[in-house]
Formats: sequence, structure tokens, C-alpha cells
Amino acid sequence: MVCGPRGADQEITGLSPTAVLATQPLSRREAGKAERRRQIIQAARDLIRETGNAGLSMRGLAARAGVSLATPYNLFGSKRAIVVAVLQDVREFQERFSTLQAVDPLESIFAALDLSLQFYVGDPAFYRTLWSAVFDTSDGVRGEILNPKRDAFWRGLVLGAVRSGAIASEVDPDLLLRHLESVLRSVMFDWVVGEISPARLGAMARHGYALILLGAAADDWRGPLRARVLETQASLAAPA
Amino acid sequence: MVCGPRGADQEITGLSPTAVLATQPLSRREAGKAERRRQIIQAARDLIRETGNAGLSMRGLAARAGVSLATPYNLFGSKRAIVVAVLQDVREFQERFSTLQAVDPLESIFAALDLSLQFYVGDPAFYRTLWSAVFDTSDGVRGEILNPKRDAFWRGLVLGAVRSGAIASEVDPDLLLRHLESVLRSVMFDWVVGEISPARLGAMARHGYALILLGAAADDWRGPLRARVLETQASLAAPA
DNA sequence: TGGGAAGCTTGAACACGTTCTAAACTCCTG
DNA sequence: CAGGAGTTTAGAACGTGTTCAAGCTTCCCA
Repeated sequence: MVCGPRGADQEITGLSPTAVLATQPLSRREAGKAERRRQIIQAARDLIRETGNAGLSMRGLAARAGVSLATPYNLFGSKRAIVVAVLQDVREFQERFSTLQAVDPLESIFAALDLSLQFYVGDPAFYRTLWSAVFDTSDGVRGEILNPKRDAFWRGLVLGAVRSGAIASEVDPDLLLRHLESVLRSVMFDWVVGEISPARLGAMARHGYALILLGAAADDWRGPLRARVLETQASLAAPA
Repeated sequence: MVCGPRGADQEITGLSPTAVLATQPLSRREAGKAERRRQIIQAARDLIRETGNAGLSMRGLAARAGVSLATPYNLFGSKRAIVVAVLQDVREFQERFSTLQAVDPLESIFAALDLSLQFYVGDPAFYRTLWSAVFDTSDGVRGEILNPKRDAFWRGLVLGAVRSGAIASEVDPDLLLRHLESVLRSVMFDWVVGEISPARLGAMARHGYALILLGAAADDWRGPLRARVLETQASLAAPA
């Protein structure tokens, strides 16, 4: 059996600290706990930024956060849970994404993809560590790995494409979304293990998105998608 | 820097022991080494089969293989490299796959997919451990994770589909293959972390394959593929 | 056929994630 | 304010993957 934190607060495990703070009265004891949680996440983020995953030891983290070694285990349960908490706490996406507006519903999917990838490769040391945690299979800390708001955003994009008639109505949008995500995951995995350059990463992801969307597209929209497949294919052909 | 084994035999690292044995003269020292390598892989396979990854400790493995703790590190470099070696050593695929022959080139791709999945879910304790190693990002042991023969087999299937005209000639077969593999990887990942039942696993993979192939298909072949997409979609609709 | 040199094995050791115990501390309740 | 419940703390300890210095075995060349 995989165990969560040992305290009495399992129900809020994994929520970002601000979300906890937002939920009202919060006895003084709980407030102290939330504060410690915040310190730990903060220290973890700093350590990852400075040294990557290699420099993130539980002893060092505890020292940096000003708590004892056992405390992070009481509050989060495991090292991985802490990294996941850091991942969930990244909410800059929301702001960036809110500014993107495209007339073409398919265009906005590709724009969001580009934005995401720019985000990740723009801070490699940081996001390599975070994505490594995503691919970690060692324990059962999985629920809500990716920001729920972020998921909702993507789902909105796909549903928009369906509504606009770009995607055939017979295709299940959630399955389509899932396959798109699997392309992203796959590409990010290659990036994490260093098997793909940032340049190819973008082209590869776009190619996969275009191919899957082409499979799901309504007839009228197949032309531009096919063009996009060929275009990304060409950009991938140059460097062997 | 990630280091491989420290000995002078980096060039044969990762090759299966039988492949090493096949390369002739083999001084007495090399023979002993190959023998030890074989014993270690054998012991690892047995331990994984008996207890899963949890029971596979380096000390236990060394004891079982009748060598000292440091020896596996000298011969393989890391624990992960040993699991990868076990993975490469599984060559039953070849035999099973050689028996599959379908007239329809797309049909044979789906048949191969089913065969693969049956293989994995048929021995969950074993293959969950092995696939976990595939998703492990902790070190740089990556080259040729999957059996090269297996890759060649899949590539042959895709190229066959292209030659037969089922796949549009403008689509790059290698990119197509890669996206198909990313669907498989993604689905296997969900299986490893326990987020998908064996039943849904197959349907999900087929759906992804069908969608991608539909995107890449020549016009004449889009009908049956679209039917397959809808069919797998229906089978996924039942259990929420 | 010896002797030097390489390479391998070995047991000890390190750093890590994680858990445990007991003591100290902090907060809530009456 | 007193008591008691709930948490953090320090410290030690366990098992893990991995590495190191030292000794032993095997090879190769004179």
C-alpha cells in the first residue's frame, strides 16, 4: 500500500498552498502548517532552479526550509509529492494563455502548443526536473499531476474546434485530447532524457498534433492540416 | 557526466550475452565475464518474475547470481542497465510475430499491436517492471531500449502499408512510426502507473493507432479506418 | 617460463530517501 | 489557567543504489 502523509490533513494534500489559504478561517495550527508547506515548496523550487534535481536532497531541503527532516514527510509524504506540489504551483501558464486569441480554432491549438513548449525549453534546468517527476513511476502520487486549470484550458480549445466544425462531430473530444496529450508527453519525455533538441522538439510535436487532428478533422478542414503536416515534415527532414 | 561500465568493454555494453558469445574467440577472461553477465541477467529475470521490481535489490541480485555486489556495476554500470539488458533479452516477440500474416497491410499493424499488448498484460508483474525501466529518466542508459529487431519489424509493417498505397506517399513513414510508438508508450505508461485497466488499454491504443493512421491514410483507405475509430470509440464509451 | 601489468572482485563505506522513537513545543478546549 | 491533543524536533537507524581502495587473478611479453 502506498501511503500519503501521516497527518490528519490528507484531504488537502496536493492542493497548492494558496488554494488552502483561500478556503477560509484556518485555525492557527493549520495556518502554521500551511506556512511550513509554503516554505518547503518555495525551498524546493529554489533548490531545483539552482542545482536541478541532483541538488534536491531531503536533508538539504529541510535545512533550507528551516524545518526538520521529518517535517516534509509529515506534510507531503514523499520527495516526489513535493516536486509534484511545485509543479502544480506553477500558474503562470494561465496568464500567458489568457492572452492568446485566434480566429481559427485549430490555429489556437497550435499556438497553445507552441506557448507550452517555449515555456518548458525556456527554463530547461527547472522543467526537466519537473517533467522527470511526471514520468516517475515509483510511487502512486499521480492524481492531478498537471494543473487542472491547464487541463480545462486545453479541453476548451478542443471543444471549440469541435463546435466550429473543424473536428468531425463523430469524434470523441476527450479521446482526441488525450491523444494530443500523449504526443506532448512523448515529446517531452524525449526532451527530458536528452534525445531530442529543442528545435526538433517543437516540430515533432506540431507534426504529431497535425497528424492526429487531420485524422479527426471534418472534410473541409483537411486541406490546411495536411499542409501543416507536410510543412513540419519538411522542417524535420533537414537534420538527420 | 553519466558513466557506463568502467571496464574496457564499453562497446559491447547492452548487447545480449548470446550476441557476445557469438563473436568468436573470447579469451578466458572474456568468457568468464560473459558468463557472469549471463548469470546476472538470469538472476535479475528470475527475481523480477518472483517479486517484481520491489524485490530486485542489487545485494539480492548479486547474491542470487553468485557474484559480489560490485560486479554487476562493473559489467553493466547501473541497476537500470541490468533491467534494460533483461528487456533486450526478451526475444520471444520475434517468434510470435513471424507467424502473423494478413492481407490487409493496415490490418497487420493492428494485429501486431494486439499481439504486443497481449504479451505485456499477460505477464503484468514482469512487464510492469520492465516498462518502468523504460520510463526511468534517472540516468542516460537509453540507447536501444527496445529490441532493434522489434523496431525493424514495426518499420517493415509501416513501410508495407506505404508501399501498398494505404498510407499517403507524402507522409514520412519514420515519423508516422514514431507517433504510433508514442501512442503505445503513452498507453503503457498509464498501465504501469495503474491508471488504466487492461481492457481499456487495448481499446485506447487501437483508437490512437486508428486516428493517426487515418490522418496519414490515402483517400481510398479512410473509410475502414474511420470505421475503426468509431468502433474503438464505442467500446471506450461504456465504462466511464 | 617467469614477472610485470592490467583488469576484476571484494568488503567497506558514502549519500540518499524514508521511518521510527522520545522529548519538546504549540495550540485548542474546558 | 490547566490539561491534553496534535506537531515538530532531534537523532538514530534501516535499506537502498553506487563508489572506492586494496588485493587477487589472469593475461601478455620477454
